[in-house]
Amino acid sequence: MKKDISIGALSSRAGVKVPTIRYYEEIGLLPEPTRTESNRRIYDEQSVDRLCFIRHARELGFEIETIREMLALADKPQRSCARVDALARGHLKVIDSRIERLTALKHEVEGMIRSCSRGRIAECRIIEVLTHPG
Amino acid sequence: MKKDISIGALSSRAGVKVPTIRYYEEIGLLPEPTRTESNRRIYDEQSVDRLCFIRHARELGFEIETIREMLALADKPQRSCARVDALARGHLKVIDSRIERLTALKHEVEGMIRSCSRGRIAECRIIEVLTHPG
DNA sequence: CTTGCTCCTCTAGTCACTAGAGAATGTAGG
DNA sequence: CCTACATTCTCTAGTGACTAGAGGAGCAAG
Repeated sequence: MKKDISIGALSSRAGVKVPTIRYYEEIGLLPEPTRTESNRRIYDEQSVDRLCFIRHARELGFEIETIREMLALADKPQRSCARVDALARGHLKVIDSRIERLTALKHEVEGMIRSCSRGRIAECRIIEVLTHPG
Repeated sequence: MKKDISIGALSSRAGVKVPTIRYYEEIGLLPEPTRTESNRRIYDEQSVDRLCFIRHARELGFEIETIREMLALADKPQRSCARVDALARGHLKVIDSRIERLTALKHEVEGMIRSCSRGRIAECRIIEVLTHPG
């Protein structure tokens, strides 16, 4: 017998707020769970996994529609790996470019702090750095 | 004599859509530009730079309020060095944590791609990797 | 002059949540 | 068993940062 999980328990175990879970259900990202006699949602271990997956994918910056696609592919994984691979590769490019530009900005702010500690801000180049990066 | 730039030209040069430019003006991120006799907005080269900066900062995930502060910080570099230093250090922390998180995410995605070497469908572990990463 | 592009303002819609009201149901202490 | 409080329910509305569309006016080219 598998134990029932309330929406609150699911929330804390997956690290996703209760209203967000209901929102995911509303948009069809999570299936409608069975309910108790008194109309409360009951989940199982699989729901925790699915929701954890969604949370991590969101943290990675994947959009809901992409996650929806990945979940669909995961449900029948024949021939789906290449597609997921492509999705991930596309996102990796975005992440790399962000890291690059952030690092440039970091150096510039560090430079500002250094000149500030010497009692003068000769020239603020923050805007320049971000205006025409790379 | 500096040449006038229409909102459409500014849009394509900065890579920011026309309604977004008007939105930025509305929330005070861009100053209200002068207008032609027929009420059309006219910008200059400096507007292009400022807007480019905003676009890149947004792409890096900075919130509008943070960008507003950074612009202010860049505008008055001469006085109150201590305050500028504090602001800069604060921003540096944010930038550092952002780089850190992005780098972690990058490794996760790279791990996903490695686990998902094409042609070996049985070995696709992307969903698993994202469900319980680390 | 007329066709079509750009611009104006305004309202409303989008995404991915987030917050709050008000009611019912579940749980723990006394 | 009663009471107090927590959790859940549905519903509506708000957020940030845009985005799209209506309806109208100006401008430039053929």
